[in-house]
Amino acid sequence: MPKVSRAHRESRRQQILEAAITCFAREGFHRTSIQDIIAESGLSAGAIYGYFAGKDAIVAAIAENRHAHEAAMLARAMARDDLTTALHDLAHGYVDWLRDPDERRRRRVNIQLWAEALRNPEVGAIVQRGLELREPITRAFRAARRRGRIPASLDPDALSRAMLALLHGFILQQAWEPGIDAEAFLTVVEHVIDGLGRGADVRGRSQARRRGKRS
Amino acid sequence: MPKVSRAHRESRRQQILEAAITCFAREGFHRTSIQDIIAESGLSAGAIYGYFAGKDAIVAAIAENRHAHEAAMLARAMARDDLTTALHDLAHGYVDWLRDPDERRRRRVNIQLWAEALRNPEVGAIVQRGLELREPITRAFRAARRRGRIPASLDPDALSRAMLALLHGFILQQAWEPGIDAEAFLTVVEHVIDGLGRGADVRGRSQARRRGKRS
Amino acid sequence: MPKVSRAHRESRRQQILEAAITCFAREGFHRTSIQDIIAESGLSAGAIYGYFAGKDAIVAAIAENRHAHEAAMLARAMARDDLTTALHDLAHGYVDWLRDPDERRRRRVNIQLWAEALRNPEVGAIVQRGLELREPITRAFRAARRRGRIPASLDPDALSRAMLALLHGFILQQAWEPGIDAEAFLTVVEHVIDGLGRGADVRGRSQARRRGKRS
Amino acid sequence: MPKVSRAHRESRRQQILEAAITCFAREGFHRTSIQDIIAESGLSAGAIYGYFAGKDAIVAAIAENRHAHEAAMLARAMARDDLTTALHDLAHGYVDWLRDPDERRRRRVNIQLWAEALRNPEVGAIVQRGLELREPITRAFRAARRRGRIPASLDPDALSRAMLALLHGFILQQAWEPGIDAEAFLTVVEHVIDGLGRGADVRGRSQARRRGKRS
DNA sequence: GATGAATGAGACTTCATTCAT
DNA sequence: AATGAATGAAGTCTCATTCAT
Repeated sequence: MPKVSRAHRESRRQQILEAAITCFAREGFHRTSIQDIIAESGLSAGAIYGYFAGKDAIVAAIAENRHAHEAAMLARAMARDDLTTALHDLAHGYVDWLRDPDERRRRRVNIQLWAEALRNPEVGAIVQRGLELREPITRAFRAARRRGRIPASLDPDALSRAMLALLHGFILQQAWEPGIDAEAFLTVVEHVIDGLGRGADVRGRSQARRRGKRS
Repeated sequence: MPKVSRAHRESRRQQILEAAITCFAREGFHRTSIQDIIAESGLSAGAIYGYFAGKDAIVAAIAENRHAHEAAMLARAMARDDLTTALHDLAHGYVDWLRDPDERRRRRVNIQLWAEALRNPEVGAIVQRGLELREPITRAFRAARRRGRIPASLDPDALSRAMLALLHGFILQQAWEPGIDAEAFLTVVEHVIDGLGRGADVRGRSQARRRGKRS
Repeated sequence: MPKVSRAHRESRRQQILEAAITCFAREGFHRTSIQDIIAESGLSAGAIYGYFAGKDAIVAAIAENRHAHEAAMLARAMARDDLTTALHDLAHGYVDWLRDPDERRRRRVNIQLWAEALRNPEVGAIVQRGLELREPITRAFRAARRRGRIPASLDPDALSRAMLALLHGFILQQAWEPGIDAEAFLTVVEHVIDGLGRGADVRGRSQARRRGKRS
Repeated sequence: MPKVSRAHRESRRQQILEAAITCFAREGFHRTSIQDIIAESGLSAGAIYGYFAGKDAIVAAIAENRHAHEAAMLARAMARDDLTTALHDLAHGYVDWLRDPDERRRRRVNIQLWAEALRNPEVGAIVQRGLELREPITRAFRAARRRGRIPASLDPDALSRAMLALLHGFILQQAWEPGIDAEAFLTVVEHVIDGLGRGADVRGRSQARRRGKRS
């Protein structure tokens, strides 16, 4: 039925999304008209609508791409056995990402998606799914706490939230001040990660050990 | 009804800004039409334009208010002598703020301002000035490091960035998931704050003192 | 009944009209808002409406002033006994008027009134009355023709039209090119006036010559 | 219905301009809203803006058309070898034009353009270029004066101005009083044209002298 | 499948006028 | 009488989307 191959369709789709990202990074979602995307992509109005139902669908598709990217980054990091190593990997992954000049453009779009998520239910759902990627981290913290490597006073969910908050917060700062020193920030994050276990002995290594023996 | 007092003018201004915040929180800047603000405020189109040059001016005025609010919150915290106490205060201040149901509405607008700052130079400048509020924290970290209370490996600027990132990141999360447990997050943040000095004594109080002498 | 003297009212009226002329000369009728006139006059909106029913009434009042001015200029010229002298006087009057720098501003408004007359019946009526001022000239031409000083082939009405056309046409040119040489134009107009009698011999040179000798 | 021919585009453009002229002749530029032109043209708002950037661009395009028309009329007349014949042709051309009932509508627009030229620089430039069309006439007068057929006291530039002024002035009168007798006016204009050479004997030329003796 | 001209609702903004003070 | 804030209809223009070719 399709006169063009699936590969061709997919490449056209990407062409449109790339053009849209360029426009969105430059002017924001709402200041970008479909005409702008048409001009940037080199396609025609009709062609765009052959691939996407409308502007919102393009925004959703970009959000989806971003989500897939984050999921992959996280999966890579979480493949590590050790929580601390995994968190370091994750932090490094983010900082490498922050350095990529092409990704910088995309991150401007990310921040807009964060705002868009507040109103657009479709984007909201995708951001929500992005937040669920925290789950493996939370589970790892929970395990670490059970093993007494994290103080019992710290909520595993709150811990993974804090990790994500640090990274999101820095993404904002870098978008606002592109020249900032990611390396120095990374050092602080690593210091924070390494310090999370501090005080874990207070409520008892022994207890944790006992728990550990049981399991 | 001409010849109104300055107080009256100011109250009208606030009336418009409040209406705008309500609309922006509900639908976002760009999905909110001036007509929506008119309807919400109970004023007429012409009246709005007597107070603001246009939608962008309203957005900028809101950004300005937000900035003033943050500056006040920071100034309150930074009045403390001790850095750790100040940071705890700051974190508590943010969390109290996060709890205020009326402020919740406003924070949704804040996040939109963060995105808007990327494209609207006027809003960008205001966000920029917000970032400069970090300066007293950075200075406090610098002083603490000099006194050996913070490891020399940690950059004061990066430290204050990390503090801000944690808070900004959490604001995002709370906007996306209004029901999350701010208390548990606060506990983690306090743990992180308390742990920042870790390692400073290992490598030595004495060492720090020596460094101090050298410089 | 009036709390202010009639003289005061009249001076206020003129103040408004002057401000309006300034605005109209600068931006045209339609690009000038009542607010502009308010600002230029230094009065308040309410005050303006105490003197004029609206913008159209201001325009009509200005047209009326212009008409009175032209009528006076014409009456002055037509006081002359001799047609040729009268026409010379009239032409000189116009050219003097063209030289007055303050009148230059007003003439820009005149041209707009010419256009406005096509659509605004009130202004149209005033312009119409301006055209009726041609009547004494037409009568003078008719008399001159009867006396054989103008060829019988020339219609007195058309002659007075031609005189007016020359002057109106030059007003246009001067408005478009403020630097043009009015003197040289006047010379041509005088030459044309003096030549109108050429060929009048058909219906009686002798009679004309006799009269000519007398003058 | 995409991919339309150039001819189709051009016809649409003319359709819009015709509708605009109808509206402008009826109500004037400023009392005509874009909606009026839309209704008159039978197109949609968006379509109009696909052809013209806005109302001013439509006005400018009309001015451009008018200019082309005048240029053509002048070129036709100036093709004549003899100045007097050329001027007669020109006058006849104008008067024929004045008679055309469809052109009558357009002339109302012309007068508005004259006023508009005072404030709208784009229209001003086009009117300016219209005035430059006088140049061939001026040159012809200069040549005639050199040959002694025009008195040396008359400035060629002022002479061509006077010709134009007569015609412009009459256009005004005809717009204000549509019923006036163009024929009678034409007779006067021809009389004036024929009389321009009168008095040329001052600077000599036997031919000129002979004419001079007769009068 | 692709094209891009056309649609028309709706966005922002202005401004003549009113009227409470 | 004077003021000038407020009104709200009306103006200009944009833009997501459709559909004849």
